[in-house]
Amino acid sequence: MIDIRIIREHFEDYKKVCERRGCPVNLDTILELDKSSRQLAQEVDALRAERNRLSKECQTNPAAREQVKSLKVDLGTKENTLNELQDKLMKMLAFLPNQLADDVPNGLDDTDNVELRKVGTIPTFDFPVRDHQQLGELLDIIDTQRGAKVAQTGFYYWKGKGAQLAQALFFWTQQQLVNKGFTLFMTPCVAKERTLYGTGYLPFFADQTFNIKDTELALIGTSEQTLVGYHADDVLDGKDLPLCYTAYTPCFRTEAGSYGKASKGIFRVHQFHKVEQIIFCKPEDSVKYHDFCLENEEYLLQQLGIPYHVVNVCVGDMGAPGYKKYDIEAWFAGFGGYREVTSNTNLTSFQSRRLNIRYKDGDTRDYVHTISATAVTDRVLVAILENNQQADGTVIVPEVLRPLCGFDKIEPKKR
RNA sequence: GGAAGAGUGGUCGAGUGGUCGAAGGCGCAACAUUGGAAAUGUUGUGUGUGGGCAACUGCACCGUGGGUUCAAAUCCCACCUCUUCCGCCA
Repeated sequence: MIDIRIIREHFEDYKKVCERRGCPVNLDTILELDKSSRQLAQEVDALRAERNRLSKECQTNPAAREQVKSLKVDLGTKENTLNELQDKLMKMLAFLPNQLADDVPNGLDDTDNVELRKVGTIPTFDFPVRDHQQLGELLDIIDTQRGAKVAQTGFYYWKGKGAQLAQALFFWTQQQLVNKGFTLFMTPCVAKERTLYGTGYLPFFADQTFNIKDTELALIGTSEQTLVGYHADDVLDGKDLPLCYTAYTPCFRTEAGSYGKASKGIFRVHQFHKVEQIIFCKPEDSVKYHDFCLENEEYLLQQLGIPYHVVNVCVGDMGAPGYKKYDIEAWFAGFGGYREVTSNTNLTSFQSRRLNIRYKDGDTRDYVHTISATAVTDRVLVAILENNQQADGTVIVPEVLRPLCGFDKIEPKKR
């Protein structure tokens, strides 16, 4: 949620932001609506003051009752109109995007993202490389067929050593983050509408949500929803900030309309698994902690030996709630290119306003800023499979995971 | 799932129709006292939103949403949450 004062006081600047984002919103209408609703609010307040005054008078002068009764008719209609105006205004505000950091690149889609740096050595092979789908079958560790049979296309199984490796990866990642000061959570895997709305997934990504029939609940698209929602309506103590939270959960997305080569295998699925980083901090610190989350992402990939590059996400590839976003794209040998494995967004006060998350520090009282960043997902495991493959299909396990999964390679299934 | 009870400010807790945005205690802050501190004393101490340079002041808020009434923390209805007891259960 954008602060209405930004539209009142920095109208032209904000209008440019909407234009850069390609957001078709009518700010003039919003400004007028704001003006008329504030004017009406004053009238309503004045009538209420009169009502309150007359009501007290009733104790000594019963005749005043009739005056209040007639006054209330006018007040009632004005109150209704006011509510309608305010509802309408809130609905329009809910669709407005966040402001933008100065250094967000222009552009339409991910091809316009700006590469900041490349890290790691891209592996070379003297044999034809397999993609993760082929490796998954060869090693008998990924089963998309049965995922589709039991659930639906877009769901899959990790199996055997694949599942063991996945658990090792997710556990290892959680431990690394705990070591860096994060508090680990296990969260609900469903959330109510307010939580999704508050985190900005509604109304912006409504078609991505799995709703649960006959309830007001939906499956979470990310633990960001439950971790940020955790502090809805809280006034945090400034001394406790930043709060660094992490959780490992499944993530459910309908992925409406995403098909094609880029979604081959298990790259784009309805259910994936993610360790998340969430930070609540003071507004003046959000740039710093946005970078902190990026450092963590890079550290994890480096420890796992995965080559990657970091991109500064352009305005067209960033969601409306984002102020600034870094993506890390890892190298996928089977795909033969870089593909997104993490995204790290500074949401400034966009979520905290919607969820009413504030902090208090001395005389300062303000909305916190939130940072939402991936730590690792299944895709990281996919990168490991594709990058660490040998000629016969054997996959070498990254050293840091070996103590946890208990093996150093996964070999093809014996026939 | 069944039964009973409860949700009031940072916290505890009083308050069953008006003088209640709300007693009192604790906590917190400032000042006094002290060499310094404790103890003590005095004063102050909710949030949001609007008006005003300001002093100040209008409105709203006692779990949430409706309703009754000239007037609701207080009465009525629904919902949510918590506690206790019973049942079931990973």
